[in-house]
Parts: sequence; C-alpha cells; structure tokens
Amino acid sequence: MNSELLLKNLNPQQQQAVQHHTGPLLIIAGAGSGKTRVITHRIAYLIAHYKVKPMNILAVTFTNKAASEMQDRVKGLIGPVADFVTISTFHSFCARLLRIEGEHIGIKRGFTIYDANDSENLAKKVLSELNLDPKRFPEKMMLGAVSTAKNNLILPEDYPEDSFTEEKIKQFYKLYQSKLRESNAVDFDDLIVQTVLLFKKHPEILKKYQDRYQYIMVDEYQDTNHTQYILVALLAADHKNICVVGDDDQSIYSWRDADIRNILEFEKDFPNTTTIKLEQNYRSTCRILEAANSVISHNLNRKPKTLWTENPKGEKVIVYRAASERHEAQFIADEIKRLTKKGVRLKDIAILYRMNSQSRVIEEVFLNNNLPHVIYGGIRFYDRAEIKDTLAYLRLIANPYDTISFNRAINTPRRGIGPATIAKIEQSKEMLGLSYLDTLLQAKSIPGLGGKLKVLTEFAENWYHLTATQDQLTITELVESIWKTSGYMEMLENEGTDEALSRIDNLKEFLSVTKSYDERAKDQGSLNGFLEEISLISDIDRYSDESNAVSFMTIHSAKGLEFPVVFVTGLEEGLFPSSRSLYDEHQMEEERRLCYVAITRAMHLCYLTYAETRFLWGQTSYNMPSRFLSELPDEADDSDTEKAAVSVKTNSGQPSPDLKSGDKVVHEKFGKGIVIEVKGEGASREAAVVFDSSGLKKLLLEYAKLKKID
DNA sequence: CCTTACGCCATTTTT
DNA sequence: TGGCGTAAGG
Repeated sequence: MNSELLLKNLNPQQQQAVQHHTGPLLIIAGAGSGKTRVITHRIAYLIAHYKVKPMNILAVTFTNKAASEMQDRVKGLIGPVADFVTISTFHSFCARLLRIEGEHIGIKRGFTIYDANDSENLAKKVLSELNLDPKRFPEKMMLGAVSTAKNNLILPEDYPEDSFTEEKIKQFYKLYQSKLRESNAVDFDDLIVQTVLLFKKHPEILKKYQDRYQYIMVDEYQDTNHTQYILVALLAADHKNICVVGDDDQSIYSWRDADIRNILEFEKDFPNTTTIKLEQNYRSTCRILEAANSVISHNLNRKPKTLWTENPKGEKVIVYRAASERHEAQFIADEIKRLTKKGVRLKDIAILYRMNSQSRVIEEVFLNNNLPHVIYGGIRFYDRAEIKDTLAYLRLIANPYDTISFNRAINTPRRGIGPATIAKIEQSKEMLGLSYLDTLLQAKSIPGLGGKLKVLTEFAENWYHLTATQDQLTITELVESIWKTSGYMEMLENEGTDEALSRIDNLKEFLSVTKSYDERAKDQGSLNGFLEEISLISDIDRYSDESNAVSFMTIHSAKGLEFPVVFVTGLEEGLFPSSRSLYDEHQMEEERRLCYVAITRAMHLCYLTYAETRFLWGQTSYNMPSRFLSELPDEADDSDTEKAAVSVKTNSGQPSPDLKSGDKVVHEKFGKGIVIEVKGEGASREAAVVFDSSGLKKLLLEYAKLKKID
C-alpha cells in the first residue's frame, strides 16, 4: 500500500503520531479520539514507509479482543503480512515466551496457567499447611498481598517483614510460590514476573527478543503495573523505539495495581520523548462530551486536557430519577421500546452498572417485557463446574504435576477418594520425587491404600493412555475420550436432573470450542496452545455485536467499547461512587474516571439513571443522588433550554393513572388485580388492590406503576 | 466420605 | 437477600 494513503483522513496530531519513526513516543489519547486507528496506521506506516519488517514489531494490549481487532485492522491496511506482526496481550505474549524459554528458569514446557480460582485453592492449602487461621488471614487478603508484591516485582525473599502480618504474608508467599513451582504452574501475575526474571537472569535471551522486537507499542498504557512497565522497558532498553498510548482519565484499574505514574512519568523515564495529545473526539455528540468533560474536570490529579468534537450537538443527556431500582429498570425498558420503534436496534444499546448484582432487577424486568439482552460478566463460561472438571483432566494430560487439577479430577466423578487418600498419594509422590501420574502408576507401592488401589490404578492407566495418545488425537477427540473413560458423561446422564441436563448442554457448547480450535490449529493439535487460549480468555472477549440484543455489563468491562445508546445506572452515593470510596480522595477520583469512561461510551444518546430507594443486600437503602450528577453541566432554566447539555426527568412527576375502585389493573410484579379503594393526594396517594396471585396490597401510586386494563 | 445446615458477608476483575 | 464455604452429623 502507498504509505501516503495511510495518512489520509487523519488529523494533524494523528498524522504526526503515525509518522513517528524512532525514539520514545507518548500518545495521550482521549476517549474516542481514534487511538486504535493511530496504532494500526502507525504499524502499517512503519512497514510501508520505513520498510520495517512486520516480524520486528510488537504491539501489546490488555484484552484479547483489542488484540484481535488490532490484528484485523492492520490486515485490512497491509494485507496478510500483518500476521507476522506480533499483536498480543501482555499475558499471552509472556505465556508464549515462557513456553519456549521457560526451561531456563525451571518452568517446564507443559506448565499450567492457574486462574484466580486455582490460585485460591492453592492458597487454602498453603494456609492450612502454615496453620494460619483463615479468619485472621483470609486467602483473598493473602493472595491480594502476593499479587501486589508480584505486580511490583517484589520476590518472596525480598518481601518486608516489619510487622507480624508481613511476616505471615512472607511465609505464605514463599510457600505459595514453591507450591506453584512443584505443580509446574504459574499464576496470572507470574506470567509477567517470570518473564522479567528470565530476562534479568539471561541477558542473552533478552538480547534475542530486543533484536527481534525493534518497535514496541503499548496500548492502554495507563493500566500497566510496575512489572509490566519493567518488562516493556527491558525490551526497549536498547533501541528505545517505544510508543505508548493511554489516557490517564481512563485509568480505572488502580485496584489491580495499575500504576498511573507509568503514564504520568513516561517523559522522565524515557528522555527525549515526543508527546502527542489526541483531543478530538470522533465518537460522541457535543452534549455527551460536554457532560463527560464537566464530570472529569472535578478531578485534581490529571493531565489537563479537554476533548472537543466536530460532531453534531445531539440530544441532551438525560438524567432520570426513579422511585426504586424496579422503576429504574422499567424506565429503561420503556425507553428502549420507544427507541426501537424509532428504528434503534437493540444491539446498539448498552446498559452499564457499577456492580454485577445490579443486573438482576434489570434482567427480570427485561424478561417480563420480552426484551432480548445479553449479560456480560458474572460467571464466565469457563468457570462452570463441568467445564472446569473437563479442563482439569486436560491439564493433567499436559502437566502431570498440577496439584490443583489433580485434586479436582481424582474424585470427579466420585470415586471414594477423599483427603485421607490424597494425603497418602502426596506423601508417596514427594518421597519418590515423581509426578502424580508416575506415582499412581506404581500405586501398589503406596502403603495403606487398601480397597482404593484398584480404582486408582484404573484412573492412572486411563490417564497414561490419554497422555500417550494425545498427539494422535484432536482436542475434540481427546475431550470425548476423557468423558468416556472417566465416567463423567455417564455420571451426568444418570443424574437426569434439569441441572445435569444443562451441564450436558454446556459440555456440548464446549465441544464447539474445541472444534473451532481443532479447525484453526489443524494437525499441530497442541494441547498447551488450547489450554493457554482458554486460560487467558475473558468474558468480554466473547462480546460480539452479531446478536440483536441489548448488552448488559459493568462499566469496567465496557472500557474500549462504544454504543449509540448508553444507559448508565445506579448513580447514587454509596453505589456509584461506591461506598468504599466516599472517604478516600484517590478512590473517589477513580470512581469519577469510571463515570467518565461510562459516559464516553455513548455515541448519540446517554441516559444517567438513579433510584431514590434501592433494595440492596437484604435492605432498603435511601441514597442521595450521585455527586457526579451535580458535576454535570447545569441544567437549563427555561430561557436557556436550547444550550443545555442535560435534561432531567423523573417518574415522580408523571400523572398517575386516574384510578377508582372497581378498576382492573396490572402490576409488573403482582400481576392482575382489582382496585378496592383510592385515597390521599399527590405523593401519598395510594390504592388498595386485591391481586389474583397475592391478595390485598396497599400501593403508593407514585411508586407502583399500575396499568389500567379493561 | 458425603450430605445437610447454618452463618457469614457482600465492588470493580483486562489476564 | 442469597450464595458460598465451613462445620457438624449421618
């Protein structure tokens, strides 16, 4: 492709970024400013104009989705040679690297990647071995401390021990880490840490990758933690051809140790940095942008900038006050019905919330209103028990040292193997210095197994057989073989419950995953590759706008996405901003950034809704409207109504239906009923209704949406 | 070793 | 409220 064509349709700042050749480059890219466009065009420009070899370029992102989108777009620009550009997430980049080079630091090729759940299980073992009271030292807390240590590149032996708690954490960290190693496993954070350690211990390997990756680009740089920063810095140490793209205003992962200093101090860390700001927004209407700018301007700790747009002014941002979370949901449903009549497609609409549990009510109301919707987040497909069981078997085939998978698979389905028997096996295993598989293959030599010997030997022989034949089988065949020989499928089929049936359905869906992998990987059928892909995939990666349904997701998951219509829900003090941030200025600023991210997802229409009462955690709470609402541009008074960016609606002011006794009504929750009495005025006007299903209820007309029927 | 009961606790979660 | 994880009993 003609390299000049790549500059077309780019604004001057974008062009400057795309044309940047060597040396450090910092791109501050506001929301919707065409950041991905700049990265992909720069990759293409490096290749087309500067004749850089595709294989010498590395682009790192945080999500698989971002990575594959980027790869597709580069391919669109320069064709199939794009496949030689390495575009990858931090984690899968490191996983692949360790798969090749891990042996240098004692990580065997078939290593398993432990997800958060596996880590928790391992943590429990560690706690009990250390005799630590899980009340005083909950595994979540311990793992959090370990994770923070790893994200800051603090090794177990370097962990401070200035307090009793720190001493215990250090003990925990050490044992946890050595157990990971015994299992030939790494956790998510380890993928990065171990790669950095590898580079530090083996400069010749680092050199190899420095030479290979002459040009490095990092997306969402504001979300990198210290260890990721070191990784990138090591790779770029020689040539300094590093380009990072980020937006400090969209930093919403500090609780995962994302270090905002990485972006704020990039210019110090890399002298002679060229800095480019992308402030023109191509996504949202003026009014949406104005609302977002106004909210974020209340943050003190930020690089000053103001997004602007040439887009139309658009509709006002709508603030809606609902009486309760049910009314909030109902308003959204009604509004969506209205919009669809005007031609808006369901897939153009997203509903965002601070926490997953908020989705429940909205889902109920959507179900009642027959509105198609897809919920992202919550339980990951791969977190379902039946999938994890199957994965445990697969992992054991790839890695016979994996203690977590062994503990899971050995007694699923039930084989009568409990903690006592497992302890005996582990003891033997440690004495012999063998893998679980090799230990079980000589189960005869394990003392005290008694009647369990037979079942264990059978288990081991099946396992051995699958391990030996894995290369001849596709993943699909391997999985089917596991289900058969382990008796897993039989177990589910015998259960015959609805739940078992749905599990079988999920397993069938899993087969479609294996099949698609088999297709792609053809005959190289790599089990490691498959497992890696599964471990590093997230729920949002499955997001596709193909189905015609409204999307439900947390604001965190929505980052990087855009929708023509966005509902941001639950704007209440204590919920959003969350109660834990109310007394911490830094956390409050992060909540505000979250709000900024939420609003800037919207292209044409943005709704901000809140409820005056909310049933949460078994209690009704009465929260003030979120402070972020008061940080919006002022609502217009009548004379100025044209200019305003925001319009406020409420359902309290709506005329309640004119009811009298004898009217038939329908209520969204209680169903049909007959009004027997109406009394009171205004806000306290209430109706007594006898419902077919639940009998007499007294309902405030302002809150209860009663519809009159004939 | 497996089932049931109770009591606790409760954001966000790119990988 | 409800989901989950531990503790006691079968």
